[in-house]
Amino acid sequence: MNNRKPASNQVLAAIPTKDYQRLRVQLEPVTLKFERVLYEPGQAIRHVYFPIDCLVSLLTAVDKRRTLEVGMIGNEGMTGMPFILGMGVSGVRALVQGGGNALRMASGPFRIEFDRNRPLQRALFRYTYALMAQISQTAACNRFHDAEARLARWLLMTRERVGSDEFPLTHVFLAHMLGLRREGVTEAASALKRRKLIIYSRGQIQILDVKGLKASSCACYRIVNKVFQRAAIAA
Amino acid sequence: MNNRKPASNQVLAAIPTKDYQRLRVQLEPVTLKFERVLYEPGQAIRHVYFPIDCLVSLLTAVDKRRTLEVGMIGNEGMTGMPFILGMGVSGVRALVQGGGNALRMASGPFRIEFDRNRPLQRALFRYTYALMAQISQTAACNRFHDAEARLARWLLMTRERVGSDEFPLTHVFLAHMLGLRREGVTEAASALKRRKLIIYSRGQIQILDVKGLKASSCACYRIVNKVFQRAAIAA
DNA sequence: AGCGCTATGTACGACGCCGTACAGACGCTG
DNA sequence: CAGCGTCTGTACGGCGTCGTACATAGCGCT
Repeated sequence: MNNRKPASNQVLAAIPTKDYQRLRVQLEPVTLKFERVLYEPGQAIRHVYFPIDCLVSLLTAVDKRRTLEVGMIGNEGMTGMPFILGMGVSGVRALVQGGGNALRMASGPFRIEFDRNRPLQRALFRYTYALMAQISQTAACNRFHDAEARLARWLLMTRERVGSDEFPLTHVFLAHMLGLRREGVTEAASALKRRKLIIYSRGQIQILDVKGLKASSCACYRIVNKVFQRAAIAA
Repeated sequence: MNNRKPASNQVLAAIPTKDYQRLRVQLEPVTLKFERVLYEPGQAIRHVYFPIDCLVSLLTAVDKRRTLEVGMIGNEGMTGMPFILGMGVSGVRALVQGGGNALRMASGPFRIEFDRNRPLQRALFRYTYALMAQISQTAACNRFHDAEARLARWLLMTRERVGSDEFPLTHVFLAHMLGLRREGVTEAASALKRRKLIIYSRGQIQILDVKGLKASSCACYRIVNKVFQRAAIAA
C-alpha cells in the first residue's frame, strides 16, 4: 500500500451530489502542519476539519506532561464532534499527528448547513458512533495490553489513515499518544525493529511487515475495524 | 445526601411539557434488577432506558474475563446512545449496576418520536457529548491513576447517580468495573476502610466521608463533572 | 571539521499490579 | 447448628512500567 494517498474525504464522498453542492463552496482547502493544535479542551471550536491525507489525534490529559490518545481521525471522518452534538467547545485536545491536506469550514456556516443537510447528518452521526466505539475499545486496550501490542496496533491504525507505510514520528511523540515514557516507546519500538517489522531513524518510521505487526498487536485492532465496517465506514 | 432518591429522569424533565406529552404515553415503567444485561456488543437494541433511580454501566471487554467500565449512566441520561446516532446495535455491554426503576421505550416508536422531537434531540445529543467526554477522561484515568484513586472516583460517581451513600456491591463486581483483579479491589478498598472513608461487608458498601474520598480520588472526578455542567446536565 | 541540538539506546532500583494459592468470616439453608 | 457457598483478607514471586540518569548517534549550522 505504499503511497496510496487518498484523494478526498470519505464523509464528504458519501454525500449525494445535490446535497454536496451547497457544502462545497464553503469548504476551504487547508494544509495542516505536523504538531499543529486544532482544539484545546474548553476552547471554542472555530472550524471543523475534513482530513484528506492528514491525521488528527484526540488527546486527553491528566496533568501537564501525561497525555493519552483516545481517538484518531483520518479521511474517514471529521474533527469537531462536539459541534455536531450541539456543543461549541471541545473536551479534548486535537493535534495534527500527520501533516497533510484537509477541507475546513467555519463553525457558523457549518451549523447552518449541517442542520438542513440530512445525508450529512446521517454520515456524521454514524461516524460519531464509530468514534465512540473506537474510544471505548482503546480505553480497554490501554488498560490491559502491554506497550508493544499497543504500539503495533497504533502503527497499523495510523497506516490505514494516512495511506502510507512511512510517516514522520518520534518516540517522544509516540509516548504522548500511548501514555508511556519516551524510554518505554524506545524499548517497544526496538523490539519490533529487531523482528524486522518496522524500521526507523530520527523521526521517520517505516512499516516493513504488516502481517507481522498484526500478529504482534492485540485483538483490539480488529475489533475497532469491525465497528467501522458495521457503521459502513471503510477504515 | 443519604437517600435523596431522584423522582424522575433528568433528560425527560428537561423537555417542555407539550413535547413530553407524546413521549409519556409510550414510556413504560420497569424495574431493573441488579446485574441484568440490557445490551450485548453486536446485538440489536430493542429498548432505550431512562434511568430514574437505577444505574447502568457500559463495559468493554478485551477477552472472556477482563472487562472495563467505560461509561456510567444514571438518571442524568439514557441508555442506547448508538440508537440516537442512527445505529441499531450496541458496541458495548450495558449492565445494570444498581437496581431500581427506569422508564423504557421500544426502539421503533422511539425512533419515530426522536426524529420529530427537537428538544429531545437537543437534550440527548448534549448528553452524548458529555458521555463521550466521560469515556475519554476515564480512559486516561484508567491508564495513569492507581487502583485506590480510581476506586474512590468510581464510588463518588456512583453515589451521585444512585442518590444514596449506600449500595450493594461486591469486590468481584468492582473488579470488572475498574479492570482489576478481585484481590486488587480488596486491597484498595481496605485502604479506604482503614482511613474510615467507607465501610463494607458482604456485598454492601457505605460511604462515610465524602470529603475524604474526594481527597483520595484523582482530579478526573472533578473534570468529568465540569463537562457535565458545561453540557448543562447536573451530574 | 567541529559544535550543538535532537533523537535514540541502555541501565537500574522502585512500585503497582498480576496470577495464584489458601484461609477465615459471614449468611443462608436444611 | 451443621454445612456450604459466597465474600473478603493475606501472602508471595513475577512482570511491566516508572523515574532517573547517562551514553551514543545522526543532522544542521557555522
